Amino acid sequence: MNASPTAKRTSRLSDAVAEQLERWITEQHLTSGTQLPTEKSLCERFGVSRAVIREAISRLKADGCVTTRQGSGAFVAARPGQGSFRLVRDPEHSSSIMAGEISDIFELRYLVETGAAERAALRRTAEDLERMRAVLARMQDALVAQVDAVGDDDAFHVAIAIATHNLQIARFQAFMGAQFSDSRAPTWSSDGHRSGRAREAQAEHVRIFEAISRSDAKAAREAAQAHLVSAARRLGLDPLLWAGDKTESTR
Amino acid sequence: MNASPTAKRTSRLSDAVAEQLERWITEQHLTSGTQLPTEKSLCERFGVSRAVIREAISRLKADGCVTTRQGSGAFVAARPGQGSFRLVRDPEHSSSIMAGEISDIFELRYLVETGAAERAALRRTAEDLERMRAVLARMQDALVAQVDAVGDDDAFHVAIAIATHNLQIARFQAFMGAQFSDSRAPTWSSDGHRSGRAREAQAEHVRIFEAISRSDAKAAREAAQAHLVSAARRLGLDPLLWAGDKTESTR
DNA sequence: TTCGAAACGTTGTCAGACAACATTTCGAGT
DNA sequence: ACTCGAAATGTTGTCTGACAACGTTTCGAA
Repeated sequence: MNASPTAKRTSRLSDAVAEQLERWITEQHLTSGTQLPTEKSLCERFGVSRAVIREAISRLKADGCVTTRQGSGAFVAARPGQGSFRLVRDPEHSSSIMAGEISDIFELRYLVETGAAERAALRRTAEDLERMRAVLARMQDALVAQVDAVGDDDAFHVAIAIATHNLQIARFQAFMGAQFSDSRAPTWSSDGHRSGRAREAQAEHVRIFEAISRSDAKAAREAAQAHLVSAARRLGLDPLLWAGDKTESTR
Repeated sequence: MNASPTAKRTSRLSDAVAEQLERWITEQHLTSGTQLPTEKSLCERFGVSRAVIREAISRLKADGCVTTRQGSGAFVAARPGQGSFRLVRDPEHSSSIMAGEISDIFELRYLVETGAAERAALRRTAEDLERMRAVLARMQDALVAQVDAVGDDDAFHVAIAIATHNLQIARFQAFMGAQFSDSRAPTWSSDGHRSGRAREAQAEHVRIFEAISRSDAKAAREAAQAHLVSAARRLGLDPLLWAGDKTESTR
C-alpha cells in the first residue's frame, strides 16, 4: 500500500484512495467494528493531504462501508453492502425492462403512489400546491405545443410525494420515476398527442391535483388509482391483475 | 433557501447540508444534466465552509445523484439514483438521532406492507400458506423458549410479500427487513419476552396469517395495519402521524 | 472571418489551525 | 490506598487561505 505515481489513471485522486482503501478493508477482511487507521496516518501512508483522505472516507461512509465517530475514530460498518435497493434490470438491455418486471414494478408503484396521494392531501402546504401547479402548467403548455413533457410528468409525481413531507417517500418516488421515465415516453410522443393519450393523462393529473388541493384524501387516493390504472393501460399492461384494492376504492 | 435559521442538531454539519441539497435537487429541477450552483455560492447560501460543501457533494456523488467535472462544475446525474435506492445512511446513529427518518421509513413500509398483505390474501397458493405457517411455527417455538427470533420475524414478512407473486415487492420487503432487523430486536429480547411484546407481536402475526388464509383481503390489510401500528408503538414512534388511511381501516 | 492564446471561473488538492468530542492519565481529597 | 474530577492527549469536524488542473469564454491578430 504505497502512493505509487501510477495512481493517476483515475483523474480524481480521492477516488483512487477510496478504491484502495475499500480494497484494503475487504482484503484484510476486517470484522465489523474494528477501527481503521487515523486520518493522519493514512495521509502519510498514501502521501496525500488530509482533504483527500477525508473525501475518500466520506465516499466509503456514503457507501455504508464505514462509520465515523467524532473524537473516537473511523470504524468499518456493521453490515457492509446491504444498504441499497436496486430493481433487477438486465444491464444489456438497460433501457428496456422486461414486461413481467414492468408489471410488477408498476404494482409496487401503485402501492406507494396511491398512499402518497392520500397523505399529500392531508399534509400539503400552500408551497406544495404551488409547486404542483407550476409543473401542471408546464405540462399544459407542452400539451398545447404538442411537445414532450416526460420530465414534467415525472416532476409532478415527485411533487406529490414531496407534499407528503416524508423525505423517504419522496426519494423513493424520484427513484421509481427515473426507472420509468422512458416508459412514459409513448404518452408524450407525437403519436401520443395525436391519439389523445397526453390529454387523457393531463386530465387525470388535474383530477389528482384538485383532490389534493381540496384536502380530500379519499378522492386523492382514488384519482391516483385511476391515473395509474390508465397509465398501465396506455403501456399495454393489464391493470386488473394488480389493482387489488378495488373493494375500497369503489366501496 | 438559507440554512442558518434552523439550528442543526445533527452532529455532522455536512450531513445536514447533504440532506438539504438532495431535497433541493429533487424539489427544484429534476431534469438531468442541469448544473447546480458553484461550491462558493453554496458556501454563502448555507453559511458553511467549502470543505463542508465538498463533503456533502461527495456524498451525493457517491449516491449517484450528481457528477462533477473539474473546471466545469457539478451536474445532476443522468440517472438520478442510478438504479439503486438507499434508506438509512448512518446505521450507527439511525436509531437514536434520526428518529424522524425512521418514522418516515416506517410510513413507507406501511404503504407497501399493507398493500402486500391485501394482495397476498388474493393470490396466495397452498405453498405460500405452508411457508408462512412454517415460519410462524418457528416463531411460536421461540416464544415458548423465550429466545430470539428476529430472523424469523423478518422471514414472515418476506413470506407475505412472496405470496403476492410480485418479485419486486418481495425484494423490496427483503431489503426493508434487512434495514429494520435491529429495530425489531427489542421485541424479541429477554425484556421483550418478559413484557409481553413478543407474544403481542406473534398474536398480530397470526391474525394476518389467518386473514390471508381465508383469502379475506380486507381483513388482511387491516391486520397488517394493526401490526405495523403496534410495531411502531413498540419502537416508541407515533403512528398517528402516518397511519393516514385510518378512515378506511376503522371505517 | 477564423483561429489561437490569454483571461477567467470552477473543481481538485494542499497546508495549517482551531473547535468539538472521546479517551486516558494523573493528582487532589477523603 | 482508593475514588473522583480535572487536565492532558488524541481523533474527527470545520474553517481559512492558497495554489494547481482543467473548461469555457473572450478578444486580438493574422
